[in-house]
Amino acid sequence: MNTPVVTRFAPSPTGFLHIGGARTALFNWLFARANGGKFLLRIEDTDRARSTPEATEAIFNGLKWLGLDWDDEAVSQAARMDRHAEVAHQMLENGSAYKCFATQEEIAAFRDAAKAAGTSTVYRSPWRDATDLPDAPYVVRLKAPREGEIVVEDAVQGRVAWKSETLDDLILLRSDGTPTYMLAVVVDDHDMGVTHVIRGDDHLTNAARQVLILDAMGWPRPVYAHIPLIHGEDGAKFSKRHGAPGVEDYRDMGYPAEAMRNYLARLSWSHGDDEFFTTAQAIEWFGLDAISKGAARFDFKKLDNLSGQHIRAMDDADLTQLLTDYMALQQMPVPGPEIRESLTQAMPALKERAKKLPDLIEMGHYLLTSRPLEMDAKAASQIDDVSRGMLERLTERLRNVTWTHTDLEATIKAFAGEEELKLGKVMQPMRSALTGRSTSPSIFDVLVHLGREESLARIDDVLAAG
RNA sequence: GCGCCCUUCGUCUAGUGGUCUAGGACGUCGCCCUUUCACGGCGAAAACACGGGUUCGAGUCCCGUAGGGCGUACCA
Repeated sequence: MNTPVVTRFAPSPTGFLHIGGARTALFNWLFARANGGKFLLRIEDTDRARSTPEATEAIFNGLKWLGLDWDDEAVSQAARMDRHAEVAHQMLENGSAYKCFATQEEIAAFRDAAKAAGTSTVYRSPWRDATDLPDAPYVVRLKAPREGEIVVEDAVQGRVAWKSETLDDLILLRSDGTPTYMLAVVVDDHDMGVTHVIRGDDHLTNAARQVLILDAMGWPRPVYAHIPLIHGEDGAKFSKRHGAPGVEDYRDMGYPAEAMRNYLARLSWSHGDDEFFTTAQAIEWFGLDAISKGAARFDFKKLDNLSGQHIRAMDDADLTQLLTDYMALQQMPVPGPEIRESLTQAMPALKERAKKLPDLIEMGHYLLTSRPLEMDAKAASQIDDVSRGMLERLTERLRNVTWTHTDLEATIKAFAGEEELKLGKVMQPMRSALTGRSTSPSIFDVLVHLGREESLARIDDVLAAG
């Protein structure tokens, strides 16, 4: 039996949950669930100036919406500062770290000079092996190896190596005694028992330095998996410019979370030719070995298509629930039980032509409004004296027909034949009268959904207005 | 500047030395279905960044070049 898998997602609470972060969280979650392990959440709030409780809340909400439930309590990194400092002092004692008394000004001056001279900007502290220490503020630095290479075996990137001389002695504790990110991550991951570190490949270089801390403490290394970043549709880094950098934007646009998980999972990960799959399937199939190394671009067209497929695959009652939840979230009037019931009944017709939740609202508009209907401009253009006359003659027939899809269809088609009208000439004015829109599900469906009384009343309204 | 990573159709990707005249999906175009829109069906155009090797044989391995990304903080 192997050690149980423990993964984690460790965002900084400095804003919303970024789409890239969401994908990282998803991969961690998928991997944990696929292996019967734990998925932990740690808020990296040590940058007090930039961290806010609102942002933490936004991250929680984003993850919840996506359905990425985490195990145990979320850990606050800031709350663990003492523990981080403790480890730094252990390292001081075991000789893998040292006190450096160089001031920030000195170091900055060194770097400026090195840059100007075109030489290495890696700072070499003169205090590394000093024995005569002054009584002054100091920083704790890692005593990193200066020869050989540092090798990280990455589950995605493969073997990655750095020459030791290209890395400096990173700072563990600042001169005010607070821990740096580099130290905190390593200590927290170790203490939390994290076995697999799955994160963006912007951290790949950090792995080299973090591994050194691990080695210094004699702690085992986790499996690293540095996954590629997500780019915007133009290939540049995903940002506000691309319209929707946060997961809540996607929620607001009306993409079902299931579709979002499906789409996000397909960015830099694949399972053969499978494009459309459920979350359960993703869990079953997910593995680190199928993650590719190249960055992926975000493509709304494909997301839309996938989203439409998920909507069509969903259970009608569930979909109605999802839709009304969405309407509530968007501060729209929420339909009552009766309308909800008719929405569910009509759902097979509505969802045929929807990609996102708002499409369902637009398609089901005729069920959500009540008489007298307000027509939009396109719908109104279908109504004139000629079409009114036609509608009037048709209505006479409709009063006596059995109110079923087949009979309605037969009657209306026969009527169109007798009047020598193309079917569209009959249907579009009817659509205007019944739905107030120029697009809707099939008119026969609409008629059935609305029922005889309501349908005829809506048409009569239009006739009366003439 | 230095370090590291990446590079198959417009986009997401399959591909782990021969079965690749490179497969799928989205998108695009055409046809069909059709009361609009959509869905669905059929079909088409569309890619191994470039240059050297290694090998009987390279999309697959190696080295360069170009392009892109990330990092290079007493930020995370």
